[in-house]
Amino acid sequence: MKYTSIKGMSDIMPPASAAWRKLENTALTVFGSYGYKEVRTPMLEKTELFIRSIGSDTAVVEKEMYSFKDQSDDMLSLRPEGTASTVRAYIESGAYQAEAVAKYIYIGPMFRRERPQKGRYRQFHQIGVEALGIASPLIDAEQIAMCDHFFKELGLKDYSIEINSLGCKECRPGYNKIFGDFLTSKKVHLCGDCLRRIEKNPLRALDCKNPACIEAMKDAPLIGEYLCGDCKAHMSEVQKYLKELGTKFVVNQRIVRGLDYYVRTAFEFITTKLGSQNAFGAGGRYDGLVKELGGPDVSGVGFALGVERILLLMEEGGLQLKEKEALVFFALMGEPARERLVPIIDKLRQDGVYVELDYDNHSLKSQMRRADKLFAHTVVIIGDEEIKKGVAIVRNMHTKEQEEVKFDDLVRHFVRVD
RNA sequence: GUGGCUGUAGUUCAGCGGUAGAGCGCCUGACUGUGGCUCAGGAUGUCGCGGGUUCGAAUCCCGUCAGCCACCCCA
Repeated sequence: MKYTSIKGMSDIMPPASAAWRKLENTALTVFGSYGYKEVRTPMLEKTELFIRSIGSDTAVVEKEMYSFKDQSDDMLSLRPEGTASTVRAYIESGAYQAEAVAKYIYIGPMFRRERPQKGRYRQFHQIGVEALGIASPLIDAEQIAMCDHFFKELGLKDYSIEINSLGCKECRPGYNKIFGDFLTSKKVHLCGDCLRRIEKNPLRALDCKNPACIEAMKDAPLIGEYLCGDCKAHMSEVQKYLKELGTKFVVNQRIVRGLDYYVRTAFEFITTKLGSQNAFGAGGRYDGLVKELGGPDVSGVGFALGVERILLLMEEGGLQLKEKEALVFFALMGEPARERLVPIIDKLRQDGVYVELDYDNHSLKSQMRRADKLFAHTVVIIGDEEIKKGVAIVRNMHTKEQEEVKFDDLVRHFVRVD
């Protein structure tokens, strides 16, 4: 094939697209009842925005972004995640002046140049929310519970919720130092990746899969004991609210973040059913990011869900998102029938009835077969005889009952008028 | 970015040196204007692409592209 979609980017064709739409609508509805309003930001931003928010040393910024210089010499990047753009838009619009609290939801494609794999693509899609201007740990807990409700609504079962506190700029540096020293002391036992991590992102060593490293990490100092008073209090409040909300979770002190802006609460929705991609939703608190990007000093909490991963999980669990659309099929035989019925069909469609018809004068048998394949609940049959009599045969596909309906009554037959 | 596996009809796959096959799907038909079942016929492939070895390649070799899996990273 000469023209194909590019590596790691796929087309979403029917009937899959219907499941996507359904999933998006469900998210909009569920999150909408918690007050999240949709924002749509451009997919292209100045590269600088991502460097500033995500962090210059992160893998995403270092080697996964699609960046290029445009004709005016600006460095631009396709967004690798949604928070930076959303926060930028929040600041740029001055929304914080109108209201102290802003809750946003976004849905759309993100781009990361990684090696594609199951549940991991170069263009992938996220549904994310951001709550700006709320300091209380209640919002952290509420978002986790909200997400849990969403997944339950979709019928997902086999997952767990893990939470952790990453500390803040008061206590994290201290812990990093202690942990760094610990790593250095274990150097001889660590794998090559972890040795590199000592420089780049030491905490990553915590969830290394190398057996030797796992062994060496057994008695690693965990952040819990090194949190400052405020972070400790925040963490226990989050847990308290989660219990109030009836959301089951486990504390996993080995949760780490690939993006620099996270502080305190970090949480992940984990499954074992996606191969090595075990998280299908993740988020946390990012107080300080808004200020960092030039806005007011307000807190932020948000998460992002991987649409492809959720869909994969639903497939795995045999869960359906397709809704069968009820349609009326018009089986037309001969040109006179088409001429007479085309205006009526159009009227029905204008009234919102889903109508399909035969365009190419196929045999009645083949038209019936198609009607069946399309799950038509009713077939309207019109040939020369019916044209002569001025009536249509209306066949109920479930009961096989047929009745004659005058052309003039057809629209009324299908359209409910209140 | 690293390593491994794969690439044949719409689809799932068989064939593994002598110029292609099955199931499902699709189309047509079964007293000529009525679906889902059954039966009988039928269409469809530059065997991912490019090069090489060979009298001859879907089958062997190299490259390339794509997919999958793991690492890395992450939603």
